[in-house]
Amino acid sequence: MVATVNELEHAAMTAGQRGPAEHQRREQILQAAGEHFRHYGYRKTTVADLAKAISLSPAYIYKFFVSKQAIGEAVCALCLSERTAALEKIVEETASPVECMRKIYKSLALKGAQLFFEDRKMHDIVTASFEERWNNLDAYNQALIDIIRRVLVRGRELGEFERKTSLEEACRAIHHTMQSFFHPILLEQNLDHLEEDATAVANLVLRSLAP
Amino acid sequence: MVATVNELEHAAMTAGQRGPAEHQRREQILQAAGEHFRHYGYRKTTVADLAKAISLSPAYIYKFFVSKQAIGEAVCALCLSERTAALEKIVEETASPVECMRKIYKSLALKGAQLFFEDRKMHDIVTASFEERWNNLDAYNQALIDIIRRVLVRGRELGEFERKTSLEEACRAIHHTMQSFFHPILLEQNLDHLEEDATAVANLVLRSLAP
DNA sequence: CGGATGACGATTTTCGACAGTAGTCACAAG
DNA sequence: CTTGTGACTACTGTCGAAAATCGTCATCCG
Repeated sequence: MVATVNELEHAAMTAGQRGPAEHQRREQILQAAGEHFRHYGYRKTTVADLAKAISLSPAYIYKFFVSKQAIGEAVCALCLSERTAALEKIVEETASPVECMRKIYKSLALKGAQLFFEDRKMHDIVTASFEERWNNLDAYNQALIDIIRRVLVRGRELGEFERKTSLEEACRAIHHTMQSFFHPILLEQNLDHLEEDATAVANLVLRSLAP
Repeated sequence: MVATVNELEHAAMTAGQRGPAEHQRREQILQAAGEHFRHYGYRKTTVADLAKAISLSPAYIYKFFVSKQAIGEAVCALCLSERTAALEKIVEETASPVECMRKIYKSLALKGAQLFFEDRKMHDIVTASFEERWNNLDAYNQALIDIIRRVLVRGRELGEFERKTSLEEACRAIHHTMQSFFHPILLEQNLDHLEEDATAVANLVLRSLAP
């Protein structure tokens, strides 16, 4: 059986979760966690804080998540899925794969910088998830690679991209070239020249994809 | 006045240093630091340890380095300059710029993994220097970009590479694509597929450079 | 003047006692 | 059977005091 990307995404978003899915309490926990993490940071909010926020005992939280980190991962996954959603939208709305590719780099850089400047606490959580390799990462990277793959396939079909290179190798390689713009640590270190660098790398990749 | 790369490298390697250059004591300090950092790690070795190792008072160390971190930076620069030296050698000995480029990616991945597996403590120091943006980094990145530029220029002269793209933009972009293989944090996260990924990215870049 | 140091102030680190937090479990209530 | 909790353990973080470390400076010596 082959898992679709949405399945993978869902699997990783729900990894570390337990108990009844689609439960009202789960949503409440997630929402409270989102707010508290954003406001006070991951470290400084306790499970008891979340429980109090929705008038519950801390113990009950653990009926839905195996650990505090699992809550963090879910919140992280939610945050990152906003980014991939933006990319999905770009892919859907942009006719030219070449243009699409450029927009993807730009969007990654933009959203990354945005999170850093306007939502620092959440950025810090995402950073932690990258540094400590939380479970939400595989799904995110897989989602990115899948988006790349779709653009590549379409570009090849439309004759805008070359077709000789192995599709999967190209996907992995392109994914690597994007790390400077979505990996929070690298992003932080490149904030000054983010946009021009994103453009430069996008151009490089596009020259490489030219038929 | 234009600074050459060696001047830049030297400038950054000696930033944070003071007192008489080319001094015997400086060499001794550096050597002792290299050994102690490798053995006990940066944090756990005190400048008193270094002083004792060469039978000196701690105070005298500060005649040569402005801080302990400055010693760390110098050791780091030394370690990283071994890598760029290996790349320089490759550039000199490899006739074909295409082949040269491939070897550069491979060498970076190899040396990076080597440091990680065989010299973990030193790898940790380099990691710290990247995380905390020590002064040795600019020189290292500049050295890398300069090596890339030389390969690019030669490739263009020999007709192996295209000539339309701005040289500097191409250099910066290629430098970005290498980060996965020389940035210690990324390297650590990619250890499993390092070699094949390095090859894949090298191939991508080379397709992009094709005339 | 270059080589070298001890004494000193200012941070940092360490450590042990203690408080707070993460996470489990048996069990209660509807 | 689902919703929910109090009581409990083990671990992690915190705090103040003591020790160690960083880094400076006045000074010594040849």
